[in-house]
Amino acid sequence: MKLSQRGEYALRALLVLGMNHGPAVVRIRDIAQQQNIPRRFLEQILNDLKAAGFVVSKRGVAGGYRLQRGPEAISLADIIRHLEGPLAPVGCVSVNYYQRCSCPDEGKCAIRSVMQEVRDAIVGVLEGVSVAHLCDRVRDLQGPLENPLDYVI
Amino acid sequence: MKLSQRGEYALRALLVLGMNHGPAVVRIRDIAQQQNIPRRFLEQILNDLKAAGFVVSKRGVAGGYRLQRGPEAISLADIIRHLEGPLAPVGCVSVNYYQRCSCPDEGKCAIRSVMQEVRDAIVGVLEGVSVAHLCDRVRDLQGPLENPLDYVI
DNA sequence: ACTAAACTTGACTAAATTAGTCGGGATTAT
DNA sequence: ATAATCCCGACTAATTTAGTCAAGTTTAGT
Repeated sequence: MKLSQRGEYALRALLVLGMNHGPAVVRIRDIAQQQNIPRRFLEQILNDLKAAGFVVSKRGVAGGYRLQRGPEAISLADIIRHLEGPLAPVGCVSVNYYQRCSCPDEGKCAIRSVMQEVRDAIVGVLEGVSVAHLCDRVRDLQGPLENPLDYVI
Repeated sequence: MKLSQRGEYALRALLVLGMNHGPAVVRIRDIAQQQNIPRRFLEQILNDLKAAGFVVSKRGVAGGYRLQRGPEAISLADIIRHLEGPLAPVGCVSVNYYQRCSCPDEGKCAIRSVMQEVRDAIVGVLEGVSVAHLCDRVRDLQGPLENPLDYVI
């Protein structure tokens, strides 16, 4: 699993939405500025996240985005799977995107058995972390702040 | 970490060489046939592995390749790092190929701290498995054979 | 010495992916 | 109305991936 720029931007954007979770929406422009993401590119990404059901949008003047589900209900595994495809390093050990490989006998493939372990290790971490957990980490890493709006991701 | 076709072929080739480790060399053609790898492509890959010091070659009629170091001295982490670059999912948590990312403050980045854990999980598996271990797994997975030359990877 | 079987080297290509950009349309608060 | 905002599809340039190919060099065997 390698995270593309696009994928990293998406995680950062979702984290911003997680930190500002509530009835109000956040503008693309604000997310882009705060996180140093090209605005047009972020539009594209958020659109994708919307189609996938991670966020909902509000159009018009006071428009913007917010999380569809609560931040505790979105795992990093879900997000990355949608953005980057399989978490597994090779298709033949992927549960959600399985693809047969060219080795003579998959059941007896030693490489596959190692990759299986790698996959499990990756999934183990990523399934266990939700956007809410990420928000907690942000707060832990930041420590006490004078101005609670002045946070960094 | 995503394994490319090239990377997978390289692992399979090294595993063949591991299974046949000894003073004799193995021909490209034999590896290609046994593992179902395009011969010309495999030439290129083995050449790369030779330049990187994983294998040595013998030219001429009875030529071929063998491992340079013993199979227990080559970890999958070494191989994959050489072929695919960083094992880490993002450059900013890579030990061997560190690259700064665009987030405002790396030290306080929650995403980074998760990716750190993912990296450690991947490296933990891959550093612990050598080509010799792979060979052991092949033997375990195969079980007892009538013909000890008739193995599959 | 010749020859055929091997590795060697460097260039070449076609397809896919990545990281964006761009223009203009649709919606809505004021 | 109008200005702010999201929406949508097309476009591009650079990079990576998966190979292919031709012409060399080396060496065992006769």
